[in-house]
Amino acid sequence: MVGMRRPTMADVAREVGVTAKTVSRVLNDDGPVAADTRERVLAAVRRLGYQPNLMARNMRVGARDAAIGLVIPEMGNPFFGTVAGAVESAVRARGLTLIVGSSSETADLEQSLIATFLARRVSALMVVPSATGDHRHLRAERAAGLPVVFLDRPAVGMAADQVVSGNRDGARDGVAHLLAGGHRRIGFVGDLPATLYTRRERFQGYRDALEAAGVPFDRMLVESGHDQEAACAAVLRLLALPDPPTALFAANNFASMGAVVALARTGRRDVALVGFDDLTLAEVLDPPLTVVAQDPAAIGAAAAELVLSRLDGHRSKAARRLVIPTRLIPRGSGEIPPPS
Amino acid sequence: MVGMRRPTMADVAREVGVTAKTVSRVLNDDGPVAADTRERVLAAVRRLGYQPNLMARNMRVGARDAAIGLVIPEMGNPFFGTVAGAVESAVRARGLTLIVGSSSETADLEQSLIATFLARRVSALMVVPSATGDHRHLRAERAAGLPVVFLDRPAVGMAADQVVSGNRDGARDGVAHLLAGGHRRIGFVGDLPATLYTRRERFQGYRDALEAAGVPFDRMLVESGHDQEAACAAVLRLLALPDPPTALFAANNFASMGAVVALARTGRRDVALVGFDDLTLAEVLDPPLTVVAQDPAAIGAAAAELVLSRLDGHRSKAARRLVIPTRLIPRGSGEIPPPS
DNA sequence: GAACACAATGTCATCGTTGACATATGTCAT
DNA sequence: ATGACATATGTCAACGATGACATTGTGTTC
Repeated sequence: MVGMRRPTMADVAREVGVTAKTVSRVLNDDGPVAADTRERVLAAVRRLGYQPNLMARNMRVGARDAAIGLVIPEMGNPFFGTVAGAVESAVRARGLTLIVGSSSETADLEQSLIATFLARRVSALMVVPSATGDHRHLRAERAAGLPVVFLDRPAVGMAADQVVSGNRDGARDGVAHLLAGGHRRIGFVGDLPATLYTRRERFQGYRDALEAAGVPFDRMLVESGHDQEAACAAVLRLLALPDPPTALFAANNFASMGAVVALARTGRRDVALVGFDDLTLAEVLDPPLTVVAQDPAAIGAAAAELVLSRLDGHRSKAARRLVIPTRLIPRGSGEIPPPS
Repeated sequence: MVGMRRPTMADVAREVGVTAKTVSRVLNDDGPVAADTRERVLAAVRRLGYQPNLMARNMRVGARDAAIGLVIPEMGNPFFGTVAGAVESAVRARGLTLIVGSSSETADLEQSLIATFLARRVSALMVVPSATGDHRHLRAERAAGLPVVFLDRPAVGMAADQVVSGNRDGARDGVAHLLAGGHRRIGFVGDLPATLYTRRERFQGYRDALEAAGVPFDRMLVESGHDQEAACAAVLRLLALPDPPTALFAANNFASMGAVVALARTGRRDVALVGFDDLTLAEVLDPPLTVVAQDPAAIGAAAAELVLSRLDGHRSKAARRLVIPTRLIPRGSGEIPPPS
């Protein structure tokens, strides 16, 4: 019983008294088949519980696996999970299967995942590049016609289709919201390293907003941390300044959480806060957290679109770049006025 | 340039002046090869940028794809995302690739995903069964030696290895925590339909705790909702009862959120609350949310273990069942005393 | 009624790799 | 010198499917 061989097309064919090719024709609706034969083949397929072997099929047909490979940093992160989910449903609608791997933000793992995907001859490659990776090695693949798309961050060392959030505009909007509320001293809490693409972009957006409002930039108001605790400490440092900020812009998820914790611990309900990236419980917080929300599902869907269009024959050598806009969601924390 | 053929073993062999078989031997460390030949082969491999075709290899070698298929309800849900991440790293350590699909909790999608995976001849199948699905059709696969493991919920219609959370014990612990704090009227907020496995188990745990404490069960204290809003409304109904609960047990994630919202809206800071399943921001809430935390990473890892042991030849026909314990994390909301 | 179109099926090679077995050369003990 | 044996490589078929082309039979056309 264990390891019983699966029926193949040949088995079905023998059962019916035809050749494998005829079975293939029935199952693929390819070429003419007598109605009667078709019936008998289908009956035999059911009787034997035959299932076509996609591995063999893919190998013969395209020399390409009907799968696309996706590399994300973390599966447990709902942002990337949602991206992956959107990609999956988009490609599944086209009969493609999604193969996912997580890189844990390390260049090595990312590299080895990509190698595995290439070895499997995936039809396309979608990558959220790790901060430290180099993607030069993918140039040849792309040149050879493999669709390559980068998500959320641009790749280092090569041009390719990419989909990113409107980080700079989003950050500008968030900070502008605080400025519109009357704030003039707005702290920036970002992640580390400061060279991270998203961090750089959001920081630029912060400066854009200040400049547009004619508010001078003060480097004392910029702090960083690489996790929630560090972000919390960073906020505490800002609040302890001689001329402290009256509002905060948290440039990412855990910076937001760190800021919320810091404000809660110090009991400061007079400091406005806008966070970049939405949180499940944002509206349940006290005060409810105003955020600049990204749209991970749209990012995934757009990236899948780029891939599919390439698979459909879009051949322009130029890299296309899509920017998915963010959306400001005022909930309360960003609408706290500055002390008069 | 576009669609340029990839080099095959034969290409490498020609380059070196040997046969494909020799190249195969070098790359698989299989059989004796002269040191000199090996060098030249490896050099040619690098020169041509040759990468073995895993599709062809898998097909020849095992008639099994070196991949395992995983079906989860939602990728964007961090619980399942974390499960998937744990599975992935466990199987990758064994040279296997993870193929994921999300069923959106619908039996149809789940079915079609499983069919795709089977057609790809995955080496094993891991499924978080959708509530409405029937898995009888997998019996034959399991009988034929395909490792099948169910996660988070047992399957309907067939016995197979499975890994679930300690739902009943966890719920009992959570409710016992409230009872230990002196509460006697404890509301239960669950999901719908009430036939859902996890809901049933947690409800049992709730009753277990009441019984152990000698507190009579009151069906008036049981409410349900199928999303956060509904759960919020359910809690409001409970609080409006003539003899209202002094504490609440929220049997899942969105029930917890609904309860938090309800308590916030009504300004009731005197009602204790314990939620099942942890939330990212739980500790930032006011009061910080006491939860019964599950361990999705452990669930994924354990399930992967079961699969790998089967692949290693574990052949017992009996279904193995692992229960991953939960952990009570007191943070404040569960420690509010009943009004005296 | 010869020529032809089309339907229904079969034959064979092939995708890229590896298992089973064969061959050629050299080494060593008898 | 002669097996016996190990080393280094080659040959061929096979995994399961399909593409290109061949072969039959049947009805249509002028």
